[in-house]
Amino acid sequence: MADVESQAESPAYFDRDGTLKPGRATSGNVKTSKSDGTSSGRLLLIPLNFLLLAISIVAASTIVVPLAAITYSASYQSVNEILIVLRNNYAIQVEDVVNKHINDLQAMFSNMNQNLDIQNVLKLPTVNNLNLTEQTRLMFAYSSILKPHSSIFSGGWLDSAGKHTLFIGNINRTGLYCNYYINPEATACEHFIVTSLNLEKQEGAIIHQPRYENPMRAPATFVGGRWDGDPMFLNLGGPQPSALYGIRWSQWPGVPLTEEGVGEPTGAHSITQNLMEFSAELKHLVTMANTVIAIWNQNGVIIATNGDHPGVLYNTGPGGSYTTVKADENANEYIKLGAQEARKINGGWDLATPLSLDRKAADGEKLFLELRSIKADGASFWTALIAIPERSLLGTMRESAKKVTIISTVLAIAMLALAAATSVLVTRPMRNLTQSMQQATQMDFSSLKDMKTKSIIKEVNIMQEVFGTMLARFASAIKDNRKLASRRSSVSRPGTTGRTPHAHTVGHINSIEGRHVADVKFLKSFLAIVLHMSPKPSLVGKHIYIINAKLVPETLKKLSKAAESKGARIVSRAKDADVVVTKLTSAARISKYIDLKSAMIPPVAKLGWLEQCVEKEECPALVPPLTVDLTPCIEEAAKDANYIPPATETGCKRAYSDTETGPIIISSRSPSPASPASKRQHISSTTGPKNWISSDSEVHSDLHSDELSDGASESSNSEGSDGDAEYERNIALDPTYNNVAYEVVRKHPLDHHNKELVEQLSLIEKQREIDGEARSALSYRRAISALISYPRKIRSWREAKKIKGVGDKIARMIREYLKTGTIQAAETVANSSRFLITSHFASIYGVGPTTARDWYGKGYRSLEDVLDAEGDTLSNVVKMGIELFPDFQQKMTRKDVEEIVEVLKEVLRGIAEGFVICPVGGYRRGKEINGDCDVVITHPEEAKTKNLLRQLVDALKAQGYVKHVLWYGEGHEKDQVSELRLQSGKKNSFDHLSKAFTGFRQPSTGINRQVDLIISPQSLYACAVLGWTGSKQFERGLRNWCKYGGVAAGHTFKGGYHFASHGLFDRRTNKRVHVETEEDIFKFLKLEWADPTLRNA
DNA sequence: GTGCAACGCTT
DNA sequence: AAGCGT
DNA sequence: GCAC
Ligand SMILES: Cc1cn([C@H]2C[C@H](O)[C@@H](COP(=O)(O)OP(=O)(O)OP(=O)(O)O)O2)c(=O)[nH]c1=O
Ligand SMILES: [Mg+2]
Repeated sequence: MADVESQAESPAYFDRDGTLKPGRATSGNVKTSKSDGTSSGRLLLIPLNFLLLAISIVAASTIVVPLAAITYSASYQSVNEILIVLRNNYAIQVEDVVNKHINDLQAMFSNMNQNLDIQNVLKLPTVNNLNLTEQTRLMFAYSSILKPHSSIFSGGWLDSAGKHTLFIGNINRTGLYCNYYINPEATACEHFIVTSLNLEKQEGAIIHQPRYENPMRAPATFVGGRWDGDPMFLNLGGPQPSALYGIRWSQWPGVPLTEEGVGEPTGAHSITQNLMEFSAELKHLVTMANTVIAIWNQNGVIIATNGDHPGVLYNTGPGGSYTTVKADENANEYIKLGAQEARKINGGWDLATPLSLDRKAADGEKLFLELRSIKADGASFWTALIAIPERSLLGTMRESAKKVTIISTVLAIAMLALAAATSVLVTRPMRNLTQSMQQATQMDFSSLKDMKTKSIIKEVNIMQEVFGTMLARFASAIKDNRKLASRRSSVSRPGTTGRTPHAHTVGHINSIEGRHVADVKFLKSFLAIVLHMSPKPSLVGKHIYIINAKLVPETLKKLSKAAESKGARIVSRAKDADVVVTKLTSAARISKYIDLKSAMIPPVAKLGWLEQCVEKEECPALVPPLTVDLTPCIEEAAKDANYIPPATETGCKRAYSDTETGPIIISSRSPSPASPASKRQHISSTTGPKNWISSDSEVHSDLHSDELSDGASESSNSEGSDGDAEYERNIALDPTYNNVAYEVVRKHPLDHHNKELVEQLSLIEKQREIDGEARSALSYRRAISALISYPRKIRSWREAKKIKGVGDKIARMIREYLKTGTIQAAETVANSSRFLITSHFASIYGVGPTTARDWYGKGYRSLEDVLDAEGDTLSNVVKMGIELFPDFQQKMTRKDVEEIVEVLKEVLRGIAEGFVICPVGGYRRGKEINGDCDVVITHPEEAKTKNLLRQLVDALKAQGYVKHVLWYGEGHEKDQVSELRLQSGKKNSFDHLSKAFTGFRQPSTGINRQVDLIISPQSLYACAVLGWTGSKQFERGLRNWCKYGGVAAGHTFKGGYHFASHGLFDRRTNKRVHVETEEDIFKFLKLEWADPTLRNA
């Protein structure tokens, strides 16, 4: 047999065309198999199938059945002992938990129970549109009832469907609050601040808005509070559950000011919270399935349970009521049974001794009940019940016994089936074979054609094969040497066809509410492919250029050696390298070692990348955080090469052109004379980067070298003492610099004089942002913007400190930068893996600082980690963000943006004629490298823009450009109701812009680009364009200017206005200021025209 | 001591 | 209510 | 973190 088998493994007995190869099948083999088959069958008369059946039966009875029996009985033997231990163990666990909470909670209940008559509060009227006096009066009415109850923690006006409703419990951001700044000694509220739906303070209401994002700032007399939104609620007691900060005092007349810890919940809220914690702990005790745990007090009122059965429910929302559940009345059936039995035995709620009972519940289930009494400090006591259904305890054993029985039966049957199958598959073909042989001995070869059906049992198959061959050879020898046609042997199996690599792309998309969301499994394989396409995973053959800056020669040598030992080649010029490796973190500094204008810029990796390559013999993918992003500098290089002033090509000059040219038309005309400033900028911008500086750049460099030679030579004479160094000198601000805080009155070109410094400070800004330190980030951003607009390189920290926006801390950093070329804090950030990974996470659409930090905190270090662990919990937006991440990561050139704008124009033409499309965002500001494509679209006829967003997005989807819609909002229509709302001073909720953020497939590259579509009615167009041209910091500055005013070019603007992308409003009257062009807005705000290219604050 | 832009969608 | 994105 |  063994011989036959090995022979069979060799390819085939037949040629490809099916002809028999004479002499390949050895006669010896044939003989062996033949004699095996015949002789053994004769001597042993036991049929093979009987033998197999017998084996099966023996196996079943000796192994499977005893195994089942032993398991079954053993499990029952120890039940009693286990049960006793278990019941006690449960009781002890529960007692521990109860003991932990009982005293605190009991104290709270005692305070709470003092005659709170919440029903009276609820009987007070619900009111609409009260004026301030009426509101105040009503609040005082409330106060008289609520006065004694510090436990109710808030109230206010709730906006429900546009109506004002008075409520208790702060669930919305609308209401009243009290200002205690006027008289910190007051024990009653003397001054209310009313914040109603229009978010504005009203007549008589006042002065300060106590808003504390940071509780540490709250003074001892702090009253009122807010979420991180607008100050809109009235607090009476404790802070709100999830806020970081809250109210310390009641503001009701007569309620004494008491000092409470900020952030510590009090009153009803604290009880609710504690009860929830308590219940959660019970829930987390490890118990048998369906075990019910309940705790009730000396009155039989349930305090907590381990399930969803309600305990004492303190509702702090509108209504502020609370409900109780009696253990023996309206509780869960098992609890009720336990409580009733306990009462019966003890004649009351007081439990004399621990109880262990077995009872049958109403549902027929037998229960093991454990009852324990837990004493609180003082007179009160609680009872703990643990009810274990017999089913959960013994049921599992019965279940497994049943399973064992079923499995043994199945096994036995399977064995019988196997015997039967063997009979069919082995014995029958063998019998047939024998028959054929017998025929053959009679020179009857007719059975040859019946041998097409081959056995699937290998050995049998081979026998058939060999026998067939033998018969065939005999037949052919006997007949006229004619070649026999035969089919290919089944020994050579058809090759398995490879799976289509992209098979998974079919059907991975689910459509959810019209959006497309990839499933997690798809995302994983997708990312594996897209993110790890590194062509050379090892160092072998890689050309590496190591920038020597910041590396001591030894380290440099060591690195080079290590890399070379792994097969890399160290090259001496960056342009010969596949990868550049550097310790530098600043793109500006790196760019001095690399020709950014060359067509192929090698990726720049950090040392960590090389170290990993060497260590693991395998290089990690060249993606952040292991790489340095050079885009800012590439942008600059591209700009130097062929700078075209953007405004002449954007086709949206109307937004700032003169007013007398009538309706908006897409046009390629140059800007009208009414905006001379912009024209001047365009011209000068072609002459060089310093275009907007009134005193020419050469003057600066003269100044610069003058002071350098003075200061520097002096300092070097005195052996370079810090005191004489230039960076210590008290240098006056550049006289042409407009040293103001408002970005809107300064000029912020893309090309400026402090790029290296700005780059480093930007790192810190970003780090602050990711760490959730928004205000700190803002300060860095303001300093950065000021430095961008500063008309020459900063030379000393004292000079820098004079700039508004640069304070002590940043000045110190600038000093360090001037002295050493780097800022340690920035270096640390740039090399911190926490920062690199969290910012990597946060670069995904839908993932912000909180989520990024959260993921990092959970130990995830890569997107793969996240998908593995959080795949199922990711929101649809984040899933889309991850799917689009490889595309969105890639920046766009101006050409890319223009290509998309052309497509949009074409699609718009398909909807109607006359649409105006203005590319805004960074593109309009002249950026060479853009993260996305922002466009504002309008039409001279307002009606045409009404349903445009729907039409446009549908058209883009239909034409295959858009698959993912990340954000969709139609805003509101400009209708009568809205006009009324405006008049009545309510929040003006009409004529917002409608917008959609989409993933847009760029035809030429196939890359999905983020395209933000903003649809604006013609009347809002100027504001929309101004609001969407940015930069972000410019927009914030603009809004501040509108709000607070300032002085620009000798003109004073008083402020009191409100700017948003849908309009400019008078803060006092809420009336819209009608503007037709961007220039109108600047003029109205008494600002000089700011060309878009100078808005890169 | 207090403000820091303002808005709206998704979860 | 919080998080996020513009 | 800075300015008013
Ligand atoms: C991010 C952001 C943008 N905007 C406005 C101004 C922005 O220029 C405009 C578009 O936003 P973005 O597209 O985020 O920014 P950008 O176009 O200036 O830069 P890039 O796309 O190259 O990264 O929206 C705000 O008003 N506030 C913001 O927080
Ligand atoms: Mg943009």
